[in-house]
Amino acid sequence: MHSTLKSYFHEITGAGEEKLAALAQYFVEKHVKKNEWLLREGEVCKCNYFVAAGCLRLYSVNPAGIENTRYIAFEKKFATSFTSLITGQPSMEYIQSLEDTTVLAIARQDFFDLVEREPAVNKVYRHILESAYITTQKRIYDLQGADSLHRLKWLLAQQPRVFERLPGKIIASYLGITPYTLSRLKADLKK
Amino acid sequence: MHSTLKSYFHEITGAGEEKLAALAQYFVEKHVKKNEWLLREGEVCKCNYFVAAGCLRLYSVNPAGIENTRYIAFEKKFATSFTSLITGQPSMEYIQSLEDTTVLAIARQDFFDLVEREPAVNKVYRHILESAYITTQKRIYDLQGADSLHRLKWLLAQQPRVFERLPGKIIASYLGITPYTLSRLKADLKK
DNA sequence: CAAAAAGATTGCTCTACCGCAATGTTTTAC
DNA sequence: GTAAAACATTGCGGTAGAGCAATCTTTTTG
Repeated sequence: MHSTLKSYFHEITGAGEEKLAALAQYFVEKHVKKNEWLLREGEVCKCNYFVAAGCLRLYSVNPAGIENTRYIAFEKKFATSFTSLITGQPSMEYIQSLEDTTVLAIARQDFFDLVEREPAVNKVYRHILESAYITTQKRIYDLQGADSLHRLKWLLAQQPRVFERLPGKIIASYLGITPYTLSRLKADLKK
Repeated sequence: MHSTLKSYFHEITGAGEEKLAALAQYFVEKHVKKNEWLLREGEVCKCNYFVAAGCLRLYSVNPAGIENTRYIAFEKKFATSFTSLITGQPSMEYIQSLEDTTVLAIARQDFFDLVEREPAVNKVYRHILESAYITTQKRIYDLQGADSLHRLKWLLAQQPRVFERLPGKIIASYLGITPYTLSRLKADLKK
């Protein structure tokens, strides 16, 4: 198992070297170039992906053809379409790399078997779901209640890496605005 | 334990009568009148609430004084500010009854102890978090990508109960629009 | 390194939704 | 059962952000 994943598991579960080694066999290292897809809309999600290096995003395309980005995962985060992974239904979202990326993939069935059988994996899954809950609670109130300038300032404060590493087009699709509006807001901020 | 909660646990975990009885002791029945609060902004959330009868909502008030409703829970749903319950930090949201409501409350510490100790409760918690994940994924794409008429039609299709039981003011605050706009959209739908 | 492609900026116009105000309707409370 | 309060509707005007087009800048690719 990649050392990044080991330290992630260790931090959350306190699991020892032996247990970590036993879990290692379930993960397969995979390399994806920038702008490639790990999952497309309509496909059933087959794996849970841990980002060892690089960056993934989850997004969907609405009927008008507009991309909406729901989640951006940098190093040391799991990223997958859990909705498809849990239900076994085709995904309504894409998983795309935004940089050359190394992921550690675990198959759907292996993952859920381990959630049942291995307390450490159960705990990691709980941690993922709890973190997702906390993040999305804030995100819903943000999308519902704040204007685009507030959302931009909040993202700048919370996730400055996003602005250093990703193009405005992606940031705009995360904030739920057009690249035009993002450009205008950035100009306003400089004044 | 209230029979509604028993059947909920049984459906998700398959637990037998004996186990259900053992878990029962941790839940306390509580009655709240319409428009009362179980939790206010700034308070630390102390319980997880199962709605046995009636209806709760989770909402926050933004700096402009506008209420935004994030979640509406009818019968047979757990509802709490998990963000506060998990982190132990003060809640940024309110829990309010929208009808005369009966809840079964379990204390924070009891709940998390049982999550660790009792596989049935672990499974129920996982189910709650997974359901929340699936619901909020759709909700984020909805708020980000769809206009208010689409959101209204979607809610009408998915949750018709909402329109039968709740005032337009609450529905508007759930959809992220003003009551004025909701009223106009309803008039448009009739044409 | 040069050509091409992709991304960023900005003026202009347009639209969806907001927000007040005035009026009508339903619900609540004594 | 009736008064008061809360809720709903609709006209009117205002605003945030969308979307097109033209231009400029950065990145990619051979």
